[in-house]
Parts: sequence; structure tokens; C-alpha cells
Amino acid sequence: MARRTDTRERVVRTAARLFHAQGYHATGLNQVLAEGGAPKGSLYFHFPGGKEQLAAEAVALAGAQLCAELRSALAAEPDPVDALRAVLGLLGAQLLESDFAHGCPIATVALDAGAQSEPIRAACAEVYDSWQRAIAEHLDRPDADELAAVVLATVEGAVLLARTRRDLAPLHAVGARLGVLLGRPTG
Amino acid sequence: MARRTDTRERVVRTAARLFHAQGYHATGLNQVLAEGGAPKGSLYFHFPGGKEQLAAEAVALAGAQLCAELRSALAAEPDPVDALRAVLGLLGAQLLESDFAHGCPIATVALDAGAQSEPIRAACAEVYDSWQRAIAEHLDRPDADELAAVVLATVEGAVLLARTRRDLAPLHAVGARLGVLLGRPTG
DNA sequence: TGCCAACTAGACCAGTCTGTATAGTCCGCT
DNA sequence: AGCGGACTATACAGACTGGTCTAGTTGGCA
Repeated sequence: MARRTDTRERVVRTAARLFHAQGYHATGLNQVLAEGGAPKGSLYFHFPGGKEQLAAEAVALAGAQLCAELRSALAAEPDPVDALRAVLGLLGAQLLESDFAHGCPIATVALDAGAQSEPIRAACAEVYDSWQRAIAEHLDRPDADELAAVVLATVEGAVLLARTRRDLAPLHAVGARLGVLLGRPTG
Repeated sequence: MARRTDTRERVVRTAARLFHAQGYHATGLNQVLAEGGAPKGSLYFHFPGGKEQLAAEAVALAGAQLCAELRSALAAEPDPVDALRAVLGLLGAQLLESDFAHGCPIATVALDAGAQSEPIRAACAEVYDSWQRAIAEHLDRPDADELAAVVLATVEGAVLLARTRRDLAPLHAVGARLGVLLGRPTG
């Protein structure tokens, strides 16, 4: 069956945006529906699993989008340190633009709903894995995967701190230290 | 007026525990009251600011407790790297014990409620500042403060990843890289 | 033309949320 | 004894939650 409308996609996009800024429990289905321009019947037609399914798909969508941006940034710069600094710049710009509402779309949902819903937690974990893989592929060394996890953790933490403090300083501090962290293959 | 009961403290402790594990919006006042053994009238007597005030105080309490543990761990080890590894071990044990429910008590609330409530955001930011100061004081070098921010971000990110993945690997990876990050004063 | 699936539309339900109102209990102080 | 503030206890309000139900509309295909 070919789809006849774009309602489903519109709803997921709206949900992704709202979950990103407000979190899972703070975002009501009514708000998603109102801003997405869809009635309740449509939602439960497209997402029989309800809010939980919607959140899992929204997380996957937001994660895939950011993964694409991450890969393109990494591909544009031969040096991993420069590339990651570009990514930090991107995240910082996003924070500023949204008045510090848009940090990491995964972290918000992971902490808010991951503990109560296994599908949502799994979707978040999957996204983190994809990001880590993208980073690891650009670190040409034996411990690339483990190091990519550290880089990912550092960036995630910096975004969390920056959002909470309403200040980009943590992002800059991390950017300045990336060279040290990635500098020597054998540590 | 001296206090005549410990209801207030009991409620804050219960709230801190529940917010820690479930987040702000996922935790209802009724649950806090039931588990804390207090009626609603008492809550609004002790916390006229309602849930928002309760959360701000719970965050401050949890933050102060962890800050004390952090300082004691740092004081027990002369080498900052060893000391921070001990802290990572503590956080990992806490995650395991709680079946990955208890990550960072601040991050959960900061992402969940910080965007909507300025007092809660400020309370979270204050706690992060206190932790960063505690770390910086044990790094005897000119760039201690900035470096402490990076360390804090890395640890926070690692806890977030570990909780989401239900796997302590990110914590271990960070522990193994702390030496590189802190190794040379001039980077 | 007629049929069927894809999809929309919104009323409706039971439960939960935070917060308020008010009556009552306890206890130290004078 | 009895006043008054500290505190408890609970019923209740009003809004909102996620989710279900049924009726209706649309569009392609036979």
C-alpha cells in the first residue's frame, strides 16, 4: 500500500522537536497533535503502540539526522580533532539559536523515559552506538572504539553542562582539550 | 521556632530519591507523599512553592551529598587520576546496585525540568559549579578550572552513556583515559 | 458504479496531575 | 488552664493525561 498522506511523518517530526526541547513526560500527546496538525485517531492509526512507539521513532529519527550531520562534518575535515571541533561548533550554535533549549535530543529522552520504557531506552542506546561508530571510523588506531566512547561521553557531558549553565564555556573547554585526548595513539 | 517533626526532611529525601531515579515529570507528588509518609497538607505547609521548590531543594541536597563524597574521595588519594578513578568506581557501583536506575541525580532533573523552571535550572547549575570547584582544587595547575570542567563533562557523559546502555564500559573507557587527559600540565 | 482499505475526525473515558481549602491535633509557653 | 502557632489530615477542584471507540471521508481499482 502506498501512503496517501504525510501525516505520519509530520507527527514524528513534531514529536521529535518537542521531545528534544521538553523531554518525554513534559510533552503531551495533545500538544504534539495540535502542533503537528493531526487528530487523535490518526495518531493511534499510525502508531498503535501509542506514545512509547512515537517516542522511539522520534528518537531514531533525530539520531539519524544528527548522525548524518556528524558524518558529513567528519568527512569534510581530514584531521579528527578539527572535525570534532566543527561538530562542537555546530552543537553550540544550535544551543544558542534555541536559547539553550536544544541540547542533545537523545539525552533528554534517555534520562526521562529510558528508565521506564525498554523500547525507548533501546532506541537511545542504538543511536549512541551509531554515533560512536561514526567517530571510531575516523580514528585510525587500534583503540578507536574505546576512544570514540570517551569522546562521545565528553561531548555529551559538555552539552549537558552548557545547557544547564546557559553558557557555552564547557563546549569551548572540551574543544581546547580534544588535542590532548586524541594526541597520542598510545597515551 | 524549633522544628517539632522531621517530616520536611523525610519528604525532601524521598523526593530526591524519586527524582533521581525517575526524573521530575515522571514523579508525582502523590508518590512522594505516599513513600515519604506525609499528607498533602504538610507538603504545602513546608514547601509553599510546591513541586518546583521541592525539586530545587532535593537537587541541592543530592548535590551536596555527592559533593561531600567527591571531596572525601579526592582527599583520600594524593594523585588526582587515582582519586577520580575511585569516584568512577563509586558511580559504577551505584549504577549496578540500582540496576542502572541511579545515574547522576542532577542530570535527570536538569534535562527534564531545567528548561521549564528557572529555579530548578539554577539549582542544578549551582551543584555542577560546586563539583567543578571541588575537582579544580585538586588539580594544582594554572588551567585547573577549565580542565575540571572537561573532567566533569566527561564523567557526566560516561554516566549518561552507561545508564542508557546498561553497561559500565563507558565508565571504564573514561577511567583508562584520565591519565592522558590530566597527564601534562601544558597539553 | 461499487467496494474496500487508508485515513481522518473528534467525542469520550477513566485516571492522574498539581494545588487549595478547611477542620483538626499536638505541644510548649504563660 | 488555656492560648496560639506548628503541623497534620483529608476532601476536593479543575485541568489535563494517554488511550479507546465509532462514524465518516477519501481515493484508487475492478
